[in-house]
Amino acid sequence: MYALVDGNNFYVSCERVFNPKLNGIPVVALSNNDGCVIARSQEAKDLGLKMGEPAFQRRNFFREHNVHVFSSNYELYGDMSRRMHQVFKTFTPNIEMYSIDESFLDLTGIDRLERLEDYGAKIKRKVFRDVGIPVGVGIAETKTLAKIANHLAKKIPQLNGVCVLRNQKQIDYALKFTLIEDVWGIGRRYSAKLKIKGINTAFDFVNLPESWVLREMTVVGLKTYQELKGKKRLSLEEVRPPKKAIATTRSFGRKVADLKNLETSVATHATRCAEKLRRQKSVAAYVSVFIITDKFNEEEPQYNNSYTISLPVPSNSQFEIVKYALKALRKIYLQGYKYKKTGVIVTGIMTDADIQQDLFYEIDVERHKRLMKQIDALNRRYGKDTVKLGIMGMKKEWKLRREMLSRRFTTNWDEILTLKV
DNA sequence: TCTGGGGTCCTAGGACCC
DNA sequence: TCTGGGGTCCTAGGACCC
Repeated sequence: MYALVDGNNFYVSCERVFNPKLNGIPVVALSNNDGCVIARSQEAKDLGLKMGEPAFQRRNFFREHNVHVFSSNYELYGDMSRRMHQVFKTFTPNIEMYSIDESFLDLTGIDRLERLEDYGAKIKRKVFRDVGIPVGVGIAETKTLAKIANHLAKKIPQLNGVCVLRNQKQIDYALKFTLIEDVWGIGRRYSAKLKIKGINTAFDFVNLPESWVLREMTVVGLKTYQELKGKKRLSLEEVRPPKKAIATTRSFGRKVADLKNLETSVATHATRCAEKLRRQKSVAAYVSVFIITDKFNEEEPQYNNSYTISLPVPSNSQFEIVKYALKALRKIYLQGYKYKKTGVIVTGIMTDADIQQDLFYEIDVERHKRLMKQIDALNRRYGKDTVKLGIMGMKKEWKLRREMLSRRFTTNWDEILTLKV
């Protein structure tokens, strides 16, 4: 059996841990740049706030209904996520961290020792006691059914946040209860298509002929179908395979027209990509850069373009990645547009042991490696960007808007929670 | 004024090879 | 009149996830 454990309204719950006054009132967390609503407390959901809504359209609404709004604080959320993981590890070593707020736990053999309902409740209690985050627990034989169980755990109050699907009767009930668009693996497109066919619930879906599912939804849809029927098609991925693509992209707080400012942003993103590559001990063979104007503003002239450069030697050196990213930027930059967003994406990723030296290109790979190691060490010790390239700029005119940011309570001594006596 | 960011997998079709 | 057969690799686009 697998358990899917996930944090309720995770980002909002993280904020509440350090600010209990937020309990019982509507709270939302926004995406980067204070753009969209991406986490909502139950009270905020009850007010009709939708996932992904642009925040600026709701500014008055927030004020009128006393909604507490937070800029996203990924340093805090990431650390709370690590803490949850530590608690899971006290239950089983076999864990897949699926996302920042969700993990699959392998519960093989547990049911011989105790009731799974009790075990799930124990996990829930311990996470809340040790980390302060309320979670839901769904337990079933396949990952997709565990997702369904988790969904029920949240929707049916009598379950107290823990739902086990053991026999076919329970599974059928759960499948009938679950709308097709709420099934893991079935998104907007497929659910629209299925609804036209009269398929409205997960139960309707599993009663379709297998051949139809394969033909219309490819082998991916077939996996979902079989998992819902209790056949294991997805296994626990305890070790994250190295990423095949790494992207760093950001919208600007204020639009940018000049090349100079675009360069500082692209250099910053390229630096982050190089850092991410080094963290997973990889090198990349290609660097792509894209720039785009504000697609929502129909009055302004629109332009978007991207360019990919193949590196002479695959690299994770900040100097190399930045150099070629800037080269790519200059290929596509056009004057006369107000840009909204830039991004750097590195691909052709391989482990750094596999680098093929280029005969005609002299770059001292070993020297770069040593230098990057020192830079990483300094930045780890003294803080991000203590050592950086000049092109990244000193003050950033285009930096993110984060006007309602909470403190980094758990990762920064200067921002630790203070108590008034 | 204001609308996020970061990933994965699969398929079809074209280029190319012998 | 008639124009093979069997592959691989790459890319763009579409689907999905949080």
